[in-house]
Amino acid sequence: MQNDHFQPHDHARCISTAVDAAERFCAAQGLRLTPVRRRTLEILLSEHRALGAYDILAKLDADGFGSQPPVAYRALDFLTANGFAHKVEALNAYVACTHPGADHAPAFLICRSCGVVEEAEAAPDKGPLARAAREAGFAIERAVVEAQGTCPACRSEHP
Amino acid sequence: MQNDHFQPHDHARCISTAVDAAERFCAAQGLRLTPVRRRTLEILLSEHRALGAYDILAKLDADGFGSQPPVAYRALDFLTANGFAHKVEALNAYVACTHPGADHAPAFLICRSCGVVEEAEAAPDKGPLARAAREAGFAIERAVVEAQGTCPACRSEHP
DNA sequence: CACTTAAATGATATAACATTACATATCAAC
DNA sequence: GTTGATATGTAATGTTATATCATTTAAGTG
Repeated sequence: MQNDHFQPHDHARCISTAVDAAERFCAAQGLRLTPVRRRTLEILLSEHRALGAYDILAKLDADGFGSQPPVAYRALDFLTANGFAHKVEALNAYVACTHPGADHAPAFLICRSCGVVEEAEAAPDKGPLARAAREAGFAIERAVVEAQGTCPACRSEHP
Repeated sequence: MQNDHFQPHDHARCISTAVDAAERFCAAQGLRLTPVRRRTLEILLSEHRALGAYDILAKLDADGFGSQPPVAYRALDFLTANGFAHKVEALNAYVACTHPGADHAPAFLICRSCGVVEEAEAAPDKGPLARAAREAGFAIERAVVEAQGTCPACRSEHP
């Protein structure tokens, strides 16, 4: 794992790194990181927890952007399509990607206690699922891999 | 994999096997497989595809059971709590379990083309995710593992 | 610069998924 | 048969997500 956001860390650096990476990627690809999109990314980056689309919408509204659902969903679509954020299916919520840019297969460790979502690499060609898929002749295009449990910080608090 | 529901198979046997297993398990555990619950299981078993709660509700209503959402959600809660069915998070929909009874960690292969959902074993202690969790000191309690792609039958039809 | 076109945003409405709360009915145990 | 626990019926509401159409903004072209 590149990082461990269950532990205290320099979070300002998480934000600036991710925003910088998104900016560079968009510049290189001719994508437009517009104000709503950029702000949505910053909102997601403000915590390592998954936020619901309507939580994000409320913040965007407070910041003077539109107040209707498509405002948030469009920004999230852009961010997820380009790998700057991911949807956590088990929570119907969204997290910023902390190593964006490249096309990658995310897996998540979701702490039930503090809500922190840590991103790991899914390695879609390895593991038991990949083996089952090969046996069945099934071609995997996308994998949702989300583990729920408790992080070390929460377990040491409530032992 | 115990089975391969992407291919033609004796589906009546799938149904009777699963219903029988549920009946035996409930008898052994003192659980009540009431008419709504049993019918909900049969509805789920009627296809190897994931059904939305409201699809199920419509069928229950047509069969003379209640017509309000809690009717379906309560039956689904019972079935999922006891391992007779699972929720597919990526689809917000439900599938019958084809090898119910024991507490197990399901993984799914979901065909985007025909909608068939095949259940495999997630093997939560193996694979890259388990390794990442161990490194981070994260204790996995539940894992959502859902691969989306195309099944062999669909690929041979649309090559 | 003016025009064109594509992309993005604003706004309304509605669809799809899920839960709370409370009343009634059923079942098993005593 | 009364009691208590479990299950069901029903109304209302909450939460998540999309379709549609009008308007605005940005980028490219003559």
